[in-house]
Amino acid sequence: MTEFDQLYKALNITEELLKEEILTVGVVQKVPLNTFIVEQGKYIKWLALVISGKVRVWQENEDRQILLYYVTPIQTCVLSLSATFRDCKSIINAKTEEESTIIKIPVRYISEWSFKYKSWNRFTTNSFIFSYDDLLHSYKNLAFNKIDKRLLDYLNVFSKKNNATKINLSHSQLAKEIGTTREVISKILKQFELSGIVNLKFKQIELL
Amino acid sequence: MTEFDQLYKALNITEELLKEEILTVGVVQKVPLNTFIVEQGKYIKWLALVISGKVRVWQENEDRQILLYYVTPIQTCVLSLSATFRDCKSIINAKTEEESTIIKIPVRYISEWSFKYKSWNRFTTNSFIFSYDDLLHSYKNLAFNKIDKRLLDYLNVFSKKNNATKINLSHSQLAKEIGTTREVISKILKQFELSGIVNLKFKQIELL
DNA sequence: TACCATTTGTATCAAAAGGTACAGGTTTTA
DNA sequence: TAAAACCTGTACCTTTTGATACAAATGGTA
Repeated sequence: MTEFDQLYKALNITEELLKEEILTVGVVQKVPLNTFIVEQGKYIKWLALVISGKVRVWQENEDRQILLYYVTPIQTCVLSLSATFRDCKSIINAKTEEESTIIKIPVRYISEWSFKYKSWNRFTTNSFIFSYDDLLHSYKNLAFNKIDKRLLDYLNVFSKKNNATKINLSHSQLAKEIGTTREVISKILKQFELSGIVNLKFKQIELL
Repeated sequence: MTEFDQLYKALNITEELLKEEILTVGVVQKVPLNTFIVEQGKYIKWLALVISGKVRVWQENEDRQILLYYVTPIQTCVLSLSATFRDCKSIINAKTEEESTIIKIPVRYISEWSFKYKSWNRFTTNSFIFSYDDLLHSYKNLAFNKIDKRLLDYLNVFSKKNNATKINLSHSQLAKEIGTTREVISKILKQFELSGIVNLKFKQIELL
């Protein structure tokens, strides 16, 4: 099954014409670990659809950074998508966190197709809707929950996604994801260990 | 100029067929102050487009509530819009904060039109994009800024929107908007006054 | 005017979170 | 193997924010 077929299947694309168009203008690309796919401030020429791997999307201010979301198979980065409907200038950074395979589509087709093909319209609309939900969830989480609860949530979600109870992340990596400092994470993890919620080893947190 | 004409103009609707459809199925309604337009958990049967007035949109958890956004002329509530593409169950509350005029459209047309008419497609897409931007802005604001900065931002934005330097809001109203307690607002406003940023009177804050 | 509800000003205390500093552990790399 | 780089644990202190309590001011109204 080619990458294109995977894409058609995941997005429920049935129109033969759209399949042909994608096949004609789309480019499959293998991207190594830790490679920028999109950079803040630069113009976007391609919309990337992640077929395999994992891409981290974040924004940088003067001194701090904020994690926005991860793009996993088979999705696209909604902020790039939204840029293709406007000026195509990126307000985010996106970098692979695993070796990834993407299909790149030149931006000029994105909005055109969304009126021409029903399944593409559904894809873009759904991207907006689900991403909005996702961001809203993060927003409420930040507004209502203290850091310890947010950390525990993060660990649980991570564990579920990777289907493993052992989480191989350092305290400072976690601090970056949650948006706090390393010391706070260390402190809270120690509390968790004393409460019997986790088991701590070097660069590993085991959920009990 | 009828409410419908205002809508066509604001949304750049040029298709005569769409105009006719809107005229046929749309209902103009005057809504008094403090009236619920949408309620959390209930099904949405109409999508409301605000022609005049102001609608507050928020979400309620067990004990707390969180302000999401205001809908002002001529916009629609993006979370209702997104619901019309799905199960039509509302996850938010929306209530008029001024006497408002709305045009209601039965939900079944919303997604249908977005593929049938270019201008309607542009309207829905733009609603998603701008609302996402808006939420992202709130998210970053919450993540990066302390309450004093957030309060000052709120006052400045409010002043600009209403084109007035005098803001007639009580401290507890402000606390609700920012998501903190009345005492904190009082304290910070007092500091602002001592720094010569504002002038405080009963139920009035004057920006200097 | 006298009363009442609402609003505002503060003081005090507690909790949450961040900042700094340092000791010691582990892994990688030269 | 030695050094460098990174990771973890912890102590102490400060700032920010929230909670509670109470006094005083304001505006509306009977």
